[in-house]
Amino acid sequence: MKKKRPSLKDIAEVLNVSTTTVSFVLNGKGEEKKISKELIAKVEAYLKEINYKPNLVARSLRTGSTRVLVFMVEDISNHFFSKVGRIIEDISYKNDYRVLFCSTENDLKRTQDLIHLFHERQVDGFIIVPPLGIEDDIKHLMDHDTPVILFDRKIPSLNTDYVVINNFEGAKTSTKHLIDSGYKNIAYITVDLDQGQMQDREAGYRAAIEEAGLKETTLKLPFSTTAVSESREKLKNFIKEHNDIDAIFFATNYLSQSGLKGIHQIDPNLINKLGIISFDDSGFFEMYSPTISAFAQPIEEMAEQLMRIMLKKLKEKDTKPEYLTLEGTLVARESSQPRTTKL
Amino acid sequence: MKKKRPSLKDIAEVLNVSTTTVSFVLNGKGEEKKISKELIAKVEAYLKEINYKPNLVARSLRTGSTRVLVFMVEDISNHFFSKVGRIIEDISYKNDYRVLFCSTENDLKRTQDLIHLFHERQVDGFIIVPPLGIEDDIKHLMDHDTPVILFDRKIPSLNTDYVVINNFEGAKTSTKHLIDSGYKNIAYITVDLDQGQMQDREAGYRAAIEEAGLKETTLKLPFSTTAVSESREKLKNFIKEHNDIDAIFFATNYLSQSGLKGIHQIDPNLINKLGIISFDDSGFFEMYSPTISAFAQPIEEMAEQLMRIMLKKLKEKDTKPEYLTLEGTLVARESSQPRTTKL
DNA sequence: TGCTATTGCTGAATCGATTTAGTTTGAGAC
DNA sequence: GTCTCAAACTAAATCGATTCAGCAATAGCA
Repeated sequence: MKKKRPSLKDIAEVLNVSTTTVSFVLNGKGEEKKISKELIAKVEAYLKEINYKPNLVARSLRTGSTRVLVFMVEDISNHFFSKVGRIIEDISYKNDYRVLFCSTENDLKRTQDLIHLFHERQVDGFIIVPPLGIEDDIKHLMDHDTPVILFDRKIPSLNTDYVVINNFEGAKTSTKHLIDSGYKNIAYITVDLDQGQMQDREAGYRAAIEEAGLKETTLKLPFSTTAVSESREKLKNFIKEHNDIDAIFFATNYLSQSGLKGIHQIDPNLINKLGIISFDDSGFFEMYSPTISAFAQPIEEMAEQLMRIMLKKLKEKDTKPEYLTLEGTLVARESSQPRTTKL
Repeated sequence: MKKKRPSLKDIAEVLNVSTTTVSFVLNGKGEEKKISKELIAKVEAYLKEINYKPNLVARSLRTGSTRVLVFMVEDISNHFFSKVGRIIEDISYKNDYRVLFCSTENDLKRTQDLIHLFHERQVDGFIIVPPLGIEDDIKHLMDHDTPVILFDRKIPSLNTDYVVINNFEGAKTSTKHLIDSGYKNIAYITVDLDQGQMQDREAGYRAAIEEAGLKETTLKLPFSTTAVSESREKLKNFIKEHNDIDAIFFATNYLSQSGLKGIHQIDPNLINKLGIISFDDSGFFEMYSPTISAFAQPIEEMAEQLMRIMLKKLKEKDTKPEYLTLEGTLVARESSQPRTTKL
């Protein structure tokens, strides 16, 4: 029952040629290496006949390349990241690379483990949404000439390529949209993380509020993947205490999702009185009742740029790093309809 | 800038010992292999000093094992699968295995590609939610002595280990729950796939309906990840045509999610008049308004059983296959509240 | 005919680990 | 003094591919 996979050597013996010849044919280098057409045909026929699959571990050891890329994000089940991941996978496939996906959960230790795991297994490139404190590990990769592209967040101290969104403008546009719809008392709910993109979003919210001469109200919830319900209690208390707010801008889509649950728990009808907008779109938002407005990142463009840079870096080492900041778009749905139609 | 990773040979030269010695120490076999305490200490100190990381590709080539498992499901962003995946990852980690996740999207070609990709890279074991038509590829893995466990669905023609839920009882319990809540005209919405677990669920629904002497109404939607909205239109038409139905039992959680959107589109208030229950729970369901009842699979138990069997198979080849059918539990939420309180 | 070039192929080194099958040394038994 | 055995270590084979360097045979040309 147990079958040993045939090796190049086995094949060479059967065909009475050298492993070199088989290897050349296998890799389509037959012509180039001056193997006769007849022999090429014979070897190819046999390879097909036994359905030969090379041992990629051996190949990787020799070539130093695995043709595998890693896409490491905060949470791969998040709508935004999974959509980007899907496009990256498609482009990679066309270029003969495979992609492995994993979630860092924004946890430093876990991310370090994953980076080491894959680096030791010689993957060819990394696209990473970096958690705080990961600088040294990324630097380590770069020192070993492994292509790394940061995504969603940048790390100022590293001169790595990155692709991010204009968080400031996105948050400002979103806030203005609520203001334009007639909302006067807009709360901003964010997460207690010192990350640059979060600070930019907050600054965007502030700028819009100030320009309009309104009052700002901010709630920073502790970041935690475990104590979600605890965090939601805080949010509920906040909403109850600030019963004068008429709209909420959530800084991320997972905050919105948890927030919507909290709002529902306070009062199933409350959602219809509040203006809501979320940074980052989600499949959930167009299913919710009412549908939820969001500021969407340009998913396709981000994925394409990431892969363009990655493929460039894989081809030629020592390229100048590219720093890309893209613009997103507002997706207005029911939850941010003009104040007047809501009352 | 470019640093070459040190190899065992480099280390051996620096320390003036053989690579064998370094390898023994590295793998904690120093004592066993009678290396003196002093030398062990010296080697260990140096390994730590240069923060040596072995080349796992080389190790895998030699040992034939990668200490990597693959968890291949229909859609890893689905609540049910991602929860199970998470527990599997934890257990694997404790046993020094890593886990790679991927989504088959129920697509045969894609699944075959993935199986080959990982098999060529010598992963040690597979946990697979098998799409239709994958028998031969699974058989191929088994023939090469690679542990495979089926999950969520079984394939009758193969004597592989599997862990599934009792779909018949689950569907029957769910339907009965709606009946007990006073619903009289319960529609069953499922997907047009010939898979065993879907047939079992349908049979469970039928059994409950028949026992109660009610009328059955079934809609089979075409399975497709691309034409989701088209499928939803069919669903909407179905609901409009059958305006006498007072409850719906969705056969999977993604059908429910799409279905809820359709229901909302027909009439935002319709959801409050219909009894709803879904097979498979979802994080979405307790956030929706109203919260949605579901028949939940025993996530933790499934994950633990899968890993128990996997670790057993990794240890000793040629074990007798285990066939496990587990029971789930009903999670009653707002959407299936008694008919009377709804009217 | 003699010389070089080209065609067509192969032997063996190599990647970086693990592991088998030894070798050397010294202590203790007799 | 010799023999045995354990302790402490190592040389070399091995996994399965890729690839460098080179060989034999034929062709081409003067």
